[in-house]
Amino acid sequence: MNYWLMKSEADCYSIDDLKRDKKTSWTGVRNYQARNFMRDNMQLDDLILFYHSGGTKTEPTGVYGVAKITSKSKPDETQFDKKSEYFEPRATKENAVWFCPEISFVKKFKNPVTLSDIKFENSLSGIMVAQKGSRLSVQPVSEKHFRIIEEMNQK
DNA sequence: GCCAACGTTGGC
DNA sequence: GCCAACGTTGGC
Repeated sequence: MNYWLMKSEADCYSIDDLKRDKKTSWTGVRNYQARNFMRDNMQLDDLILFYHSGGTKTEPTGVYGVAKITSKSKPDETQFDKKSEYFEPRATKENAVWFCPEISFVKKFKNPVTLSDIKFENSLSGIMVAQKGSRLSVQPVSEKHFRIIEEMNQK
């Protein structure tokens, strides 16, 4: 069982969108490190901290809820679509380049755990998302850190 | 909107 | 394989 943090811009695809859709294929990630995590390390039922980047005054950057892996990674269909902004000319059906899991809504946090909350909490020191310049959109999270953030949303 | 940090591209 | 130039991410 692994734990993850996945970023999305709220006005692009938010936790509320996931709540409405119940599940979605996590398409469009075009970073090799993130791909390798999704393709090689994500297991069924792994839990995900759903993070909104690019926050605003009223909706600050931070963790807004929890999702889980409900299907292991498969080829990302958008790489085969010539009209998609995610089209990948090197990809063939036999040799896909990009992969994505299906994720499902678990819950929306009562109170979002903002990035500044995360940076302030000593027991979360070392967490990747709080590192300066950490742009990776799919990150591993330790079980301990996952539990701490989950508990912080109750307060 | 700004800009630092990072990843990718492509010439050599 | 190196590295400069470029494009993107994401916090502020």
